[in-house]
Formats: sequence, structure tokens, C-alpha cells
Amino acid sequence: MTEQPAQTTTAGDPATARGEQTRQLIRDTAMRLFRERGYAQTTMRAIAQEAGVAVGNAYYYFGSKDHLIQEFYAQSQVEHRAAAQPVLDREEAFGPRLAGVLHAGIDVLTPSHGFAATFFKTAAEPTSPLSPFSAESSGPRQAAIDLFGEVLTGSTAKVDAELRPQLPELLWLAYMGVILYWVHDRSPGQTKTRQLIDGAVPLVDRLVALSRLRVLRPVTRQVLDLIRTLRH
Amino acid sequence: MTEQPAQTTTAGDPATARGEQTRQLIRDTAMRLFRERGYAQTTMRAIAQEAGVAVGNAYYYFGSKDHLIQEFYAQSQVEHRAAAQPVLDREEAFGPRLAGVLHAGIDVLTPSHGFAATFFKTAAEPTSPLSPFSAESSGPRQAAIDLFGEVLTGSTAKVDAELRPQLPELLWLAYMGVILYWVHDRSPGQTKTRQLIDGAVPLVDRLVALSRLRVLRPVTRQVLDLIRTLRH
DNA sequence: GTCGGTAGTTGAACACGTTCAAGAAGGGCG
DNA sequence: CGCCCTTCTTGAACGTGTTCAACTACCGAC
Repeated sequence: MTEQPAQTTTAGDPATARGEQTRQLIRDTAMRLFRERGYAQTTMRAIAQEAGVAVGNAYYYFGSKDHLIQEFYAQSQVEHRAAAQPVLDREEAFGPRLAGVLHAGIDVLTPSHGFAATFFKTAAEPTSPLSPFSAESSGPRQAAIDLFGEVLTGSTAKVDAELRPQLPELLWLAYMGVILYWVHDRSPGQTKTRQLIDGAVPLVDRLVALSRLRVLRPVTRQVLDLIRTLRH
Repeated sequence: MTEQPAQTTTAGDPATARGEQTRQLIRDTAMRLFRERGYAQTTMRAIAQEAGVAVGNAYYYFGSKDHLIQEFYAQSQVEHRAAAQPVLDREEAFGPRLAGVLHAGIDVLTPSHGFAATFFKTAAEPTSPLSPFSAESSGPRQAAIDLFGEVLTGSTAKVDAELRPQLPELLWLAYMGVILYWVHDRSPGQTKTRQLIDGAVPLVDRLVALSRLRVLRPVTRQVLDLIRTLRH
């Protein structure tokens, strides 16, 4: 229950609902404390106190402590898109484009490695609205998938016609895998995740190129059929 | 802190420490309630009450509510091993052996799909001792990896010499992937997970066979090098 | 200007996981 | 039997996320 209010934010209405300021204040305070102390160590009481509001007020805007995470989620996606822009402008070949966008994603997340790691557990719960697969986060998810669509459309790569429509989502899935690795990555500066990207991208690149080969056509088909079956 | 006591259970000493009975009573009660009500809906107070002990007593044996999950974890692994035995006795080819063992794993987990799903989130947290990658669960993990080792050693498959030592762990990783899909699988009876297994196993089978081809040797090497780099 | 309704705000209260100081039970040893 | 030490057990108390009935602030309508 406890719906997010700002249904009014349908389109550009500058001075929207009265509480918009409070909403942002609470969100920003929460993000700051998460970064400073970590997710578990940040209490709702602390957020409310630092923001100068009552505890219940935070719950008026955000259904739960977990919902504050979704805010981080959306914010990161926007930053990722922005950080990817130079890469999309600069690179033309598929491989470098993909690598650049993946690196940009990790760049954006890196300052939050400490607390982001702990909260991705919540994202893993299927019933949670925070799951990257859930309906509730379909907005940021679609934006992310679209970003990988741009990786593809802007590139010079020739892709199998059947594979092409599926590929953006598959690349996004691979990105989720990279993030899963990154979350568990204890190497200093998460350098291993960087190695993962640099090592895996050429393989993906080659695999995509191979998908057009006549000999491999049946395999490509088989894989794509399986994927189509497994999608919900 | 709060170590699990029964260090004494090194080998077969039948009437071990005094509290062993209590320990099992609490564990069994917890498992029953988890199945009946789900993980989140089962309170520690309820477990204690149903087991007829004080709340604090449960914490004497299990460091936290999450630690009770690890018990489920270990128990499932043992059941999986047992359920896989007929398959390993019956099948000789790599593909059917792998498929059989994967299906056996899902068979064991199926009755707990409802609550297992919610608790796998805890397993996803890197800092948690419950993570399948953590040191604390290295016991069950190694047992699981060994099981996939048996899938391989007992089979007639010819495997690339360099790939062979890595393969059991890779198969286990794939199994983790299957479980991740299963956790999110909302299809009735989780039939899609079954389709995933039946669809993916032939592909894996073919891939393993291809790894021996001279033409693909460089790629195989490249992949294996990457994996070796990424292991912690 | 006042009235009414919506949007926003409050903080005490609840249920939960967890901790801990206190005690009980058991057993080896004189 | 009495002593001591380890193992086990207790339940009140703490801090947490969350709820909710009550209250206030604002704004349009008359």
C-alpha cells in the first residue's frame, strides 16, 4: 500500500506537489548516509533526524528502507547513460563500444562499492520490487537495455538478423553478470572486474560475429529458441 | 563470534555433547516452520516456542536466524548427492549424467521453492557467511563441486586436458545459474527451469566436445586463462 | 474570510532479531 | 558428599524497521 504520491509528475510541471522538496531532501540525506556509513548502519531514525523530519515522514515518500535503494538504482542508471555518451560518440566498432559502456557502468558504481554490495542482496530477492527483473523497476531496466541497444545500432558490426532483436537484452544480462562479479570482487579497486570486461568483450564480439556463419546457424537458432522459451 | 559448539563432531561419537538433542530439535522445528510459513513469517520467538526452549537458547546453537539457512543448505546438498546416485549409476554419457544431476538438484529443492526463493537473497550478499562463495560454506560447496567432478569422471566424454580440471567448478557455477533462474521461475511447477536444463545441457555438451578441436584451441585457452585470472 | 478537503507531518507504539547478565544442570575429583 | 568448572538455559532489555491515528498546513470554492 502507501503509494508513492507524485502521480502528478506525469509531464513537465515545474513546481509540482508541495512535498517534492521534502522528498528530495530525504532522498539526498539517505544517499549521503548510505555512502558514509553503509546501508545496514544507516537507520531510518538517523536519516529522518539528519533530514530534520519525523521518521513517519520518510515512510510517506518511500514505502520502506529498501525503496530508498531503488532511488539509488534510478540515479545510477541516469549517471551511467551520461557517462556512456562520450564512448558512444567516439567509438564505432562494436567491441570498444561495449567495453566502454561496461566500464562506464562500473565507473559510476565504484564510489558506492562498499554499500552497493550489501544492498544488491535485496535486489536478488525475486519477490522484492527491487529485483532488476521486477515490474516495479521496469523503467530503469528498459533504459539500461536501450543503452545496449545504442551500443549495437551505432556500431559497424554486422549481426545475425535473428539475433539482433534479442541482443540488447542479452548484453544487459551480461552486464548484470558483470555487476554480480563486481559485487563480490575484493581485489583492490575492483581491478579484476576490469579484467573481466576486457577479457570477456572480445569473446562476446567474436561470438556475435560467428553467429552469422552458415555452419553455426543451427546452433544460433537453437540458442535463440531456448532464450525465447525462457523469457517470462 | 559465537562459534558453533559441536567441534566435537569430528568423527562418529554417538552421544556427543549434551546439547546435541536441543540443537537438532531447534533445527528441525525451524525447517518445519520455514516450510509451513515461509522464512520471513517465521519468527525466532515462534521457533523457540514451538521447540519448547527460550529464544536465547536458539542463539546458543545458531549465531543468527540466517545461520539456520545454512543448515538447510547443507541438508539439501546431502539430499542432492543421494538423489544423484541413481543417475550416476545408470548413465554413462556426459550429457545425460549432467542433466540428471541438475534435475536431481531441482527435485530436492522443489518442495521448498516458496521459502528457498526468499532466502537466496541472503546468499547473494557477498559479506554474508551464507554466500555460496564464502569461506564459511566451503564445505557444502566443495561437496557440490565434487559431485560435478563425478559427473565428469564417470562419463565416457573426452575432454580437453586443460579444461578438465576447471570443468567441475564451471559446471557448479552453471548449476548456481540454474538455481538463480529457478528462484525467479514463476511458471507452474517451475517447468521452465526444466526446459532450461534440457535446452542448455546439449549446448554445454557440444561446447565441451568442441573444446578439443584444434581450430578452437586458442579460444579455449583464452577462456581458460580469463577464468584462472578471475578466480579469487 | 471561512469552510472543507487533500497533502503533508508527527511521534508514540508494535513486532521483530539480537544480546547478555544471571542462573541451572551436569560431571569429574578430592 | 562438596567443590569447581564447563556446558547449557533463561527471559528481560535494546535497537531496529514499520505502522497509524492524530494533527497541521495549504488551497480552492463559495
